[in-house]
Amino acid sequence: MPYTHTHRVLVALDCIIFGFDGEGLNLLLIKRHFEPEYGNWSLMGGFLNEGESLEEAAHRIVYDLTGLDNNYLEQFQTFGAINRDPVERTISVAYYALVNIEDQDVNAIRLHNASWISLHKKPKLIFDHDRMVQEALKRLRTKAALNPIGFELLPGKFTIPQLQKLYEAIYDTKLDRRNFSRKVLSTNLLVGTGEKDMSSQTKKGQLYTLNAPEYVRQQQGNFGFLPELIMADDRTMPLSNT
Amino acid sequence: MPYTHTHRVLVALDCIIFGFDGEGLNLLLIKRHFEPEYGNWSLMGGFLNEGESLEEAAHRIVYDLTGLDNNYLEQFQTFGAINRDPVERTISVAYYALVNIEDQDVNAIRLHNASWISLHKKPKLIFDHDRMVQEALKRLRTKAALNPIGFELLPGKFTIPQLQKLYEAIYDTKLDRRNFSRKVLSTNLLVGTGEKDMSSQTKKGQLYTLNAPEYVRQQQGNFGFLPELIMADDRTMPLSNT
DNA sequence: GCAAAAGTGTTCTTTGTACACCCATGA
DNA sequence: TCATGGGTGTACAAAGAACACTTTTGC
Repeated sequence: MPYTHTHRVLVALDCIIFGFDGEGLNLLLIKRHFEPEYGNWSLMGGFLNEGESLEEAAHRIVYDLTGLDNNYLEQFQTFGAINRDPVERTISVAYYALVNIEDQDVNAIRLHNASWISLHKKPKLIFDHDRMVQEALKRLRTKAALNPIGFELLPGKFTIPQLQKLYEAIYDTKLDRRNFSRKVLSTNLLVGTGEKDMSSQTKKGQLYTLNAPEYVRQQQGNFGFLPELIMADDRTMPLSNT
Repeated sequence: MPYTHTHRVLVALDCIIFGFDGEGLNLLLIKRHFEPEYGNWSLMGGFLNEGESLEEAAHRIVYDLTGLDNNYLEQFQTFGAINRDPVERTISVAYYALVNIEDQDVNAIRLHNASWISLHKKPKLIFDHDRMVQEALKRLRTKAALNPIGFELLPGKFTIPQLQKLYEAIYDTKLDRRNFSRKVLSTNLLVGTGEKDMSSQTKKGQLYTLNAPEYVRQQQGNFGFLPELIMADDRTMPLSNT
C-alpha cells in the first residue's frame, strides 16, 4: 500500500566529469542533439530508472559516456528549484567524476556528441548546469585538499611535476616546486618505479605509481599537499562565465 | 508537454536537528505515533510538496517542529537505495540543522511527540536514519573545522569556555583551555560584552557576542579552532549504536 | 655550452603544543 | 581558606615558506 501523498516527481542525475590533460582541468560536455535546448551545451545526465539506486544510475551515466566504470564518483548536491527544468518539475542529484583522460572510450564520446572542454573556456550550459559545475569545483577543491583523490585524474604512472601541475590546475594557483615535492613524498603515497618520463624534452623526471594500500588507508583520513588554506571556498573560480 | 520518461518517485526530506545543552550534542527525534514503524524513533521528515523547492521544504519541516525559522540549515546528502523505505520507493534529501536550544518552541515539540536526546544515547532509528545521523555528524565535523558555524548552536551571549565545551562535544575530544582561548580570540570573531556569566558557580567568565560582520565575512572562508586534524572523517563516532 | 626543467638542502618564520602561574568566586 | 574554574604568559617543537645550488637532457 503506497503512501497517500501524491506529489511524485522525476529524478534526474547530472554528472560533472573532470579530466586533466597535463595542463588544465577539462569538463566532458555534450552538445545536445535533442529537445529541449537543441544545440546547446549541457552536462551528461539522465533519469533515475525503476529498480536502480542513485549510485547505480550515476555510474550508468558516466559509463555510457566514457566507457569507464571504475572512476571516482561522488554525489555532492541535489538541486530542486521549482523551475530549474522548464519542461517539467524535476529534481537533479548531481555527482562529480574524476576520470583518467587516457582511458576514455573515444567512440562512446563521439557517439554522444561530447567533447572535452577546458574549464577556462566553458560555454554557457543549459538549465542550472553552470551552477552545478561551480559547486562541483568547490567540492573538488575542498575534497582534494583533505584527501588524496587527485591521482584519479592521472595515468597509472606519473611524475611529481605532473602531479603538481594537476594541483595547480585544481586550485588555479602556482606552487613551489621544492616544497611540493617534499610534501608529497613525505606522505608515503608514492612509489618510485625507477623509470623516467621519456616524453619530457629536458631532464626526464622519475615516474611514480600510487602506493595502493597506503592510498586506500589514507582515503578515509585527511592530508594536504597544499600550502596554507587554498581550499577556501570563496576563491574566484577559473570559469569564463557562470 | 512533460517528459516521456515515466518513473516518478516520492521525494522525502529528513532533517537532523542538532542542539547543544551546555554539555553535549543532542538530536531532536520524534517517537512516531503513526504507521509505519509506529512507536519507533525517527528523524523529523516529510514529503516534498508541489510548488515548493527543496530548501523551502526543509525549512518548513524544521519550522514545524521547533518554531524556529532562522536556523543554520545545510543539505548534505541524498539517500536513494531502492528499498530504503519499505512502503514505497522514496528518495530522501537530508539536511542538518543547528538550532539554539533555548529558542525552541516547547509546544511544537511536544505536539510532535519529539524529544532532545543526547547523541551518546541515540536509540535505533527507523529506515536508514541511523546512517543519516552518522553522515550528518561527519559533515558537521568537517564543516565546523573549516567554518565558524559552531556559534549557531549557542545563545547570543556565551563565554569562551562554553564555546570550548561545544567544540569538545562536536569532536568528542578534550582541548587545551589556554590554547583554545588564544586561538578563538585571534580570529577576531568575538566581541567582549563586559558582562559576566552569572550562572557560573565559581569565577564568572566574560560573555562574548559574535562580531557579526566578521562572522559573515568568514563564513565563506576557512578557519580552524582545532589543533591538528581532528576533522579526520574516520574518527569514531560518539554514537551508542549504528 | 646553454636553456629548461628536475632533484636536493638549508634557513627563517610561523604555528602548534605543553606547560606554569595567578585571579575570582562561593561554600 | 580551599576547591573550582577562568584568564594570561612563556618556552620548546613542528610545520610552512623562501630561497640557492646542482643535475640531466636536447639543441
